[in-house]
Amino acid sequence: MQKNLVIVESPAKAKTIEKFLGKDFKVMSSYGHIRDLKKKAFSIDIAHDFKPEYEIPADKRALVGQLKEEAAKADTVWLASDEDREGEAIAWHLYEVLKLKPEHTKRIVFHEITKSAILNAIEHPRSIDLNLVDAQQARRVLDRIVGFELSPVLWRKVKPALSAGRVQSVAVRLIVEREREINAFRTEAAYRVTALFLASDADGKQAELKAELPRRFKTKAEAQDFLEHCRAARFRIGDISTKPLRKSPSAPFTTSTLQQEAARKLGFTVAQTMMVAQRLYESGMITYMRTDSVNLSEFALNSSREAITRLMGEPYVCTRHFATKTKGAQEAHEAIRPTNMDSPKIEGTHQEKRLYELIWKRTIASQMADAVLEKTTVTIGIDGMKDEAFVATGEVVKFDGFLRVYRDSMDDDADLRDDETGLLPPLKKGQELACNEITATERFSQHPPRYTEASLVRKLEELGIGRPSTYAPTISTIQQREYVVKGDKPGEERAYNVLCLRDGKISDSTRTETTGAEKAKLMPTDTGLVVNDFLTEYFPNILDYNFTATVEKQFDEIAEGEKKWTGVLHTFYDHFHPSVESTLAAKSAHKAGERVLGTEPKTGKQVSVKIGRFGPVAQIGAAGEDEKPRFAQLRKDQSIETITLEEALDLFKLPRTLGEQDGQTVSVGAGRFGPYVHGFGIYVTLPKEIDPMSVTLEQAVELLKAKQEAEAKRHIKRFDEEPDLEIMNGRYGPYISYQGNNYKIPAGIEPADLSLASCLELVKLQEEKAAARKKRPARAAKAEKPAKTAKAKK
DNA sequence: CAGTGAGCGAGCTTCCGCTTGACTT
Repeated sequence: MQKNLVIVESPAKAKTIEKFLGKDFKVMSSYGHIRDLKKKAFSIDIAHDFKPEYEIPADKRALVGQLKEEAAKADTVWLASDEDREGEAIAWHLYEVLKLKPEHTKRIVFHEITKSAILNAIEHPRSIDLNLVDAQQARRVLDRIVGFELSPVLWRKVKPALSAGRVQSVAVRLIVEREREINAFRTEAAYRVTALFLASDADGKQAELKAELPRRFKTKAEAQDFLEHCRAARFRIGDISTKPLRKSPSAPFTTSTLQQEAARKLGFTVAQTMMVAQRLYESGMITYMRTDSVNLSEFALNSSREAITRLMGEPYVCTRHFATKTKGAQEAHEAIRPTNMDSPKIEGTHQEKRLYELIWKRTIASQMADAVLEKTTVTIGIDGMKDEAFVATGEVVKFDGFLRVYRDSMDDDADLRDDETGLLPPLKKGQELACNEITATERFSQHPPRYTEASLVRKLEELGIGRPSTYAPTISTIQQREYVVKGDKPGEERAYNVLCLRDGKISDSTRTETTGAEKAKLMPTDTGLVVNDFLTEYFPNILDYNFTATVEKQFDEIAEGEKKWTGVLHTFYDHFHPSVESTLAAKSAHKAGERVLGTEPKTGKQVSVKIGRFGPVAQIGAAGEDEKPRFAQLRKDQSIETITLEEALDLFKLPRTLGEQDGQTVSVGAGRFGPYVHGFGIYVTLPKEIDPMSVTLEQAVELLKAKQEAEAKRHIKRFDEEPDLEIMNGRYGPYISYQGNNYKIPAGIEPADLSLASCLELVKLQEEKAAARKKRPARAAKAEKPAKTAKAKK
């Protein structure tokens, strides 16, 4: 007979808690929500005060059955879901679905998973907060209304299977607007002046001193004039000032900051970070990884203090409490931290180790003393120029403090900085300096950076849009819908001018640099642009960056009992729904985003571009005319915003027949993967340097024959006894193909000489290796590689 | 990593937030 049943959200948490509570308590997990609006149906009865129609999803039925069974056996059921809006709703759904009795049900919450916190929670039970539950229902129902009313509008007006929502549509808007900002950006050039001086120290040794002119010159003439003046000038130390400078550590990790730092320091994608963190959480290494709180438990503070004292000494300790600044934070959990502060390192995969170390360092650093630096600023006067002076700065670390373990990484979008300065040589006021060289370099202003996954998460969090559990899924959704692609932008070559004064002569040279290259950045597709423009025009309220913040305020009022949730929804719906109706009713002549480019000279038919059933497409003629319109897909590098009439007409020149060879037709076309030639029953992608418009029959035949030959060589050997196995020749050399998988052949083995037995041996070997890598290598890693752990430190 | 290649007149598609599997890659 079970006395007590405790239900929490996460099974890992359940396991830990069960240990604290003894045998009178059984702890189970709800695995998040157990009930939701129906997946496929609207499920909201607007006419009856937005009554939601809930159902238990199929994959939760077995679990709910078990929970029911155990709840029936228990004297008391303790609903211990998280202390936030969603957690309260989970408790309420459990109460309803399990048909619990008020006198046998208690609602408890705890913020840290320690024995004392849990026992304390048991001592202070409360009842379910129905206002908070209503706030969640309002949130849920509003999101469903927005998503399920807006998406069908897009199906009608743009393209099927698209989607819109309170969070995803704003995420796309951010990326679209940034791209337009970049398109509108005009670079400006200015001359930056740096100088290299020589100062003699007490021993007569010469030391270099780098200095910069604070202002930049707008024109070359000004820069030249300045250098001309410097040619005859003498330089003297003006002011020397020394200022102390303190740096404080950042707060411990939340989901969003962990995603940002793991992207910058470890090169992880947002999804990757969450996957690795989940594994660390499940194996008990770190606390919960979906959190917006920067709070650390008393236990964590104490054990951090002990660890710092032991590893670095008392002076490095500084216990700090951090407060959450982000809008709408719900703080149901702690910050993300190691469960055991005594372990700077753990066993695990390479990725797990690296992420864990990052978390350990950030947590420890947050409890360490400020770094104390000393910044020296020296001005260097120029004879005969009152208004101009060079400035040299030097920074010396007096006490490293938290910098000993953790340095915040530079923002990827921060300008490249080369002001890395160390100690300045000893200098005296009035001291004259020899000038080695002065350089005026033409520099260009940079367009704002495109978003990375991580910087988009930061922006969304700043706007209070989305939650820790949805950042990664949102980013994947907007890419799946093809509103956004993640990709690289190659840099552009740019010439710049350098003037250099040296040995009394001014040289003038031109150099080139590659600039503006970006990696793994988010860029809008044509579909993204069209959908965004459409939504911002017809539903500006939903697409407003403040929409979420505004409705969140109302959800808070519901939670406080100041407003009824149905009232809030009425106000919203009465405004929103008519705009959906009128947008649908508006019989516009063409689809959203359609652009007419002109007419085809031959026929006089209209040429236009739009988002078609399969993406951006050019069209000649209009539907409803006698002749059916002709279509041609746009190339990857073209956009319906910028394509010209000529470029669009060019698209219709493919596919085109090149001629006949050996009685077979050879043609050139444009496919999903770029231009190709087709003949003899095979396809070959055209190499970049061959233009599909001017490719000749001879070139095409040559390519096709080469491919045929390679195809013939592809099969090296097969065995009658085992038809599934084959030795093949791929573009990376020979390999074994076996039951749909491929295995490499070690160097030095002649593939044609392999026997079936030795092939199967190779397959088995590589399968085992792969299996070992998959499992958590608790025992697999025998000898640690020593070279890898050494840190690169100055 | 191991090779792809069209269609543009009905089918169905979709939201945000909680939580992990059970499948192959």
